[in-house]
Amino acid sequence: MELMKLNELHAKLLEIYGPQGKWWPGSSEEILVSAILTQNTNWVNVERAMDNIKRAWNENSKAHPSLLEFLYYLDDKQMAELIKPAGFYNVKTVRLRHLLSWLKTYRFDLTAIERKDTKALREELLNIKGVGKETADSILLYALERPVFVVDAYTKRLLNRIFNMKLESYEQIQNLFHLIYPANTQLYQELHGLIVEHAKLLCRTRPLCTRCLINSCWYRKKLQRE
DNA sequence: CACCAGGCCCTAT
DNA sequence: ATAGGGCATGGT
Repeated sequence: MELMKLNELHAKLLEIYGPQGKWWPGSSEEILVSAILTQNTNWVNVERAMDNIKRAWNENSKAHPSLLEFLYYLDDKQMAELIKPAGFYNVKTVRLRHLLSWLKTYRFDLTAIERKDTKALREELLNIKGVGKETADSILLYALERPVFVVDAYTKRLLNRIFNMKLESYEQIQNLFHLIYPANTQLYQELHGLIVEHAKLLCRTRPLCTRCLINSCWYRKKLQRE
């Protein structure tokens, strides 16, 4: 059994699943919100919540030009009601509020945020209660378009199962990808998206996981046949 | 019916 | 340092 090398991962996934385009949907403002809502939550439920939010905003769009500002001035009860389908709505209401309070210090102006360097922004994001490393990096990568690789549970599983790597810390894994792949926002977005899409399709069942990226994998052959 | 999902925080060792 | 529990909805 010939296993691939980590630096071939992007090319292989691209070959199997194709280009991911804009994998994380929505405007930068929407991505900031959905980054909180998606924590340990099925994306379908996140979309329901985002639809609720956008609908509520459209109905009030004259009062609040910015989606973030609109959310900021909702009370907890209204916010919880909108995001309810995404689950954990009580904690997520609090977390969103912390994120929105931080954004308010920039007057909800993302161009003001974009003037700051990536390292400083990551520190600020991590200081927000409810924003951990993955959420912070997702915001940096997809909303602010910084070349920061996002490490999620799928990435760790993939490293463990395909490459037989011991569980390593978040930063170790991130540094590994930063070393192996050039600092390119589009590349990092797509590679992370590909890993998640791959995991959604295949990594649920354990036996497949160790094989699904191998050249002789039955699933790959099946895809190629179609 | 059980288990999972694009995490994080808090607490107890 | 690190393991475990809680948070909650909807899909499979």
